[in-house]
Parts: sequence; structure tokens; C-alpha cells
Amino acid sequence: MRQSRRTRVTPGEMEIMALLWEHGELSLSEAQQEFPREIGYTTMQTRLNRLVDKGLVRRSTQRPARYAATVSREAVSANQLQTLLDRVTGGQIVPLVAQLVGDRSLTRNELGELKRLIAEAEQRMDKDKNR
Amino acid sequence: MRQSRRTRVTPGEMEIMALLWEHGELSLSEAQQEFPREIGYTTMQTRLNRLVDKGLVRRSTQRPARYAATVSREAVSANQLQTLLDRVTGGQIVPLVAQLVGDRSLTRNELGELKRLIAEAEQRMDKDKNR
DNA sequence: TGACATTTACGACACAAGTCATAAAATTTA
DNA sequence: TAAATTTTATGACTTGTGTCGTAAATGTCA
Repeated sequence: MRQSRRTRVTPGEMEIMALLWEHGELSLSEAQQEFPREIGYTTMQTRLNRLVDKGLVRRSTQRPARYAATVSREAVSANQLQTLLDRVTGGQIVPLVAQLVGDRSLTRNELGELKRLIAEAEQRMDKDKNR
Repeated sequence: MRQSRRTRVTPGEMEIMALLWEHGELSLSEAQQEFPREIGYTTMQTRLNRLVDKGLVRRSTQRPARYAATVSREAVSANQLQTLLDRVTGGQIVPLVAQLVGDRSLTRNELGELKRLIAEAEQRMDKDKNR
């Protein structure tokens, strides 16, 4: 899990990361154009460079430099989820899921998928046991 | 749900809110002493006052003023969970739960509780249907 | 009441993050 | 190759948050 411990990513930084995760490598000008909002060219430049300083983005050496994420969306998501989990329920999953399914009305289909997820987890558990 | 839409709470602010949620009303000096880390008296003062400015904390008028949270832990948690949900899976619950149960090994007991949660949600759904 | 302690009001400084302007350097094109 | 365009490097300003110091106001007690 490398040095990823210090993966503190602000909402604003997430915007940029999301862009790179979606499009892959982007040049500065491409990044500016693909960005969902209006944003100054040099603003995008600064933000990308700061992400590079943090090690979350890599900049190629070729002439029109290309920027790409160095961490996966999954890794960052997992990290944020864990942080929230710790803060909201002290790391306990059940209460979090309770809040999740309790606060909104799920479709029958979603409920079915959740059941399937749990069944799979049980199977994995049985498998481990028999190993 | 009032104007709570703008409940953006930074990690640092959460520390203070957690303190108030746990202990209820606190005076400034109490807050400083109960705080898990060493923190300057006036630092705590500033942080509490800024939270008051934001409307997340209320300050009483009595002499040694008492500070108390104006929003519940549940409300803020729900808000943060929703934000994460939107960012990580575009608001879809199933993938989020998948990541949750997939990344770690749950106990048989936890799995049982999760099944119960889902069963309850199904019952609520049936109830609505028959109403 | 006068001294000591606590509480409060203010202001200051640092750093991270968002915003962008300007100008130098490199590349493209006429 | 010279002009126009694009890319890059710097620096600046702003806001929000964390950290305190100082001093005035208020409260307590001998």
C-alpha cells in the first residue's frame, strides 16, 4: 500500500482527478477543455502542477506535457470510504449500511443485488473455512 | 431540513463537533480539556467561534458561555455519506456496499445483521405496497 | 476593595487551495 | 526565417483554517 497513507484529497482536487480518471492522459489544454466548468488555463495549470507535487498526478516529459493520475479511482475511493467509515461509525460496517439502506427507499432490484452480495461474502467465508 | 444544504464540514471542524456531540454543552475551558490532543486555549476559542459563525454551534449568553452543536451527528454523517456516495459511485448504493463488503472480511455475525437489514427493508417495501 | 484568576475580544501569522496575469520559451505555420 | 500560436514558468492575490499572543472585561475571594 506504499505511501498512500497520506492520500488526503480535497473536493476540488477530486474534480481534477475525476477528469484524469475519465479521460486518461490529458494535455493541459485538453484538460481545460474537458473540464465541466469554465476554468482559466493557468488555473488548470496550477492545479495540475500542485497535484503533481503531491504525487497524485504524473507529468510526462514530452513537449506538450501530458498529465495522468498515478493513483486509481478505486484506491482513493477506498481511502475516503474508510475515513468516513471511521468517522461516522467508528469503523463498523453494519451501522453504516443501516444508515445507507434506512435513509432511502431502494428498488426491489437493488435489494436483490444486496442480498446477492451478502450471499457471495458468505460463500467466500465458507470457502476459506474449508481450505 | 432548513438551510442545512451547505453543511460542508472539514476534518478539523469534525474534531470539534465530535467533542460537542460526545459531551453535550461545554464551556471553552472544558472543551480545551476534553479535547484529545493538546490545544491552545485561544485556538479552541477561535475554532468554536468560527463554528458559531457558520451556524453549526450555538453559544449561550450566560457568563461562562457554553457551546453546543446545533446539528446532529446523524445529520452531518448522512450529508457526508451522501456526498461520498455521489462522488464514488454516482449515487448508487449497490456498488458502494459491494466495495464495503468486498474489501474486508466480515464476521458471520455481521453478515447476519446485514441480511436482517435487507429483510427489514423488504418488509417496509411490502408494507408500503399494501397500504 | 483590591489582588488574582478566568473569560472574552481582537488581531496576527502561516499554510493550503483556488484563481489568474504576465512573460519567457518552445513550437507551428505562413 | 519571421510572425503567430501554444506551452511553460513565475508570481500574486484571496479565502478558509489552524495556531496563538495580548489585553480588556468580568468574576472570585481574601
